[in-house]
Amino acid sequence: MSKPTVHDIAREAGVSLATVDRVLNERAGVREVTVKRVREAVSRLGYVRDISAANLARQRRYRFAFLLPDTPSQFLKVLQDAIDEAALGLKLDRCEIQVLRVPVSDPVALVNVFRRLERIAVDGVAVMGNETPMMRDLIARLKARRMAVVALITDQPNSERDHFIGIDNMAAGRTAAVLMGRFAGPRRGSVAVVVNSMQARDMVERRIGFDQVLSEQFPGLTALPTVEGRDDHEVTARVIAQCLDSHADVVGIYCAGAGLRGVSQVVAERGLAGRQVVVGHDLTPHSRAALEAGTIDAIINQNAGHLARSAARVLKAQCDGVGVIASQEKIRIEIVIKENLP
Amino acid sequence: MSKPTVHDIAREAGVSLATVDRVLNERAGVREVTVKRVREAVSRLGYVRDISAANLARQRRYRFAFLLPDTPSQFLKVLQDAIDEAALGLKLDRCEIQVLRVPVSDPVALVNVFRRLERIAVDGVAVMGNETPMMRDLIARLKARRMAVVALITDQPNSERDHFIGIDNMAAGRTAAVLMGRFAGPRRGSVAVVVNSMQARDMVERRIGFDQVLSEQFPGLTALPTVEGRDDHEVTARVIAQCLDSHADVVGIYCAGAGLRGVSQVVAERGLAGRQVVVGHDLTPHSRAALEAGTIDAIINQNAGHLARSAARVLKAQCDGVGVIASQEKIRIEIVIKENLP
DNA sequence: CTGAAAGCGCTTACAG
DNA sequence: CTGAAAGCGCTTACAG
Repeated sequence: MSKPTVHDIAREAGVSLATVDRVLNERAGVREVTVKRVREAVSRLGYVRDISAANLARQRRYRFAFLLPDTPSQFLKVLQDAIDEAALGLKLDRCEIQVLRVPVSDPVALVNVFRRLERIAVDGVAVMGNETPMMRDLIARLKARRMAVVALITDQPNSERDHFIGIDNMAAGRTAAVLMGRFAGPRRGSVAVVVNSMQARDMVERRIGFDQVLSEQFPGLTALPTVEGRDDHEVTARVIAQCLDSHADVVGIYCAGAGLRGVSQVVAERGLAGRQVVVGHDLTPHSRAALEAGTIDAIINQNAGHLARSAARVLKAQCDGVGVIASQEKIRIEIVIKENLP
Repeated sequence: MSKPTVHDIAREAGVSLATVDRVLNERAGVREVTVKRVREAVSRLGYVRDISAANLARQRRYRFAFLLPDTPSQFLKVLQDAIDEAALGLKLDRCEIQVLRVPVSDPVALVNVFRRLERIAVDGVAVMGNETPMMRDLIARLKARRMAVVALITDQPNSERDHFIGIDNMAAGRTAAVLMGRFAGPRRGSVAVVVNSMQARDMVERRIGFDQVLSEQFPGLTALPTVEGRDDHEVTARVIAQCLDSHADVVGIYCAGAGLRGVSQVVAERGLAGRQVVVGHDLTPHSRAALEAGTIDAIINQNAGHLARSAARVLKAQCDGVGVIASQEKIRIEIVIKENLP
């Protein structure tokens, strides 16, 4: 016999469809004995519920919001595009996704966003932003309203978020260091390290991983004190230029945050392509061009399309109360060089 | 007004549901004028059909078969597991997937497989195997029966397959060469190259890409003539050992096919870890362990889970006559080192 | 606490 | 060539 349906369960348990439905959806107001009879019928027949039929019947729509920082960055643009593209495909699965660019470090703005999400009755939220008390508070409010919440790219480990969608940044830093060390070959000297801000947990983690591997495996290389590019390619260009001016023995640059464009600009201007090893993060139109031009040697990337789809899938699974395929939701630390550019 | 349904179209066009359905599904037997009226209503209201409701109504099930070679290889095991895992998740989407391990180079076996696929009324087939006349013939038969067909991992470019799910092997070879050259640092010498068989197109392509980059970018390194490991780690170990014995200046080994386990075994036995640069393909339990042990330096991988899910999604899209998200179906050339192991 | 009936958006025989 | 009615597998008011 083929897949059992609610009708089969009803017959087998000697109850009506409505009662089967109540038990399946764990609604109150059913006698213990009845619940048990239905449960037994379910397991005896090996019933599994057809979620798309259920969604059709209840006209279920999933409304998700993605909260991204309103800072200008090419990667955020890439990510936003990826979310929009994923949203198109997910429409068929009754998911409506909207992206909100918000000033994530402004408490007032965050409260307004929360009000808005509440008003439009969102089912799930993916939040990206630094770990701050405001953010933790926002997540707590969302969870209090029973929304599904995932942290995107930057984890919010001490919050009530249901999942984290992103990479292990320590491992990413370690990976960057191996590429730096091996690509540098026999050269000895120092390595410049630029991040957005040492306030951000991911930057700190990348730096720690990077330092670990450099000191363990490449004793000929010394990482210089971190300089901060403040998410801005002009600032990044300036601090990196200063760094190169004050250290004659720099053989490589690790750009752990945004602003990679500033780095490649300095490298190009000074004719350092192929002489400095440059390792950065995040594939964007700029970093792709820089890889092709040879001003950057390798990019550590997290696939924007994968991030977007994974966040949506996990939010949906959370809403449905079902599990996910762990391996599919694991965001990979991609290594991209000119030759394997997608 | 919210999403229009078939009812809205029927009312707007002044016809019945059945007629709307006929037009939407392009069935014959509707007057040209009627077709036009319905089409106009569709575009006027911006109707898009709810595929899951349609599938529910027609009790549509998708039956897919994956044909994998019956040769023993760890990567095939990994792939088979990935397919089984994907199948579990796709059950919810009414997809039933079965994997058939077949002697793909045996014409008689292939004909039998075809008969079987025909008998169980499969909707789509993913085939993996060398490009042979038999294979091309099999694909032609499948297409003649209106099945969707994708080539998996190894393309069948001169066949009628609908899509190719796999990587650009030339680019993969180029990527391997960059890793080889950069990891070798200042060392000069020769590089051993082992493949399954030079009859296989992917092996030839990888070798070409590898040679291109080596001669363009790393003049200090010379690739030795290809040796064949015949998909067997013992044979691979033997031919690599011979290669090392007869060439004193080998600084690296590129294993473009299966049998990487044989390479890492020789490297381990001879205490060459860290002295020879070893680059191979495909992440398996063995190659993972070898990366961790340091007997292999880098793996070029194609994600098995991604291959499996992508093949299924593309087959389904083909059956439904809809498009796919190109970026999601592009199989990436992954670079895996110890530090970014998933 | 439980059930009969209608409905979600689409498709399918069957009749005409 | 076209339509009325029943049905896919589930859920939801409404009655009792």
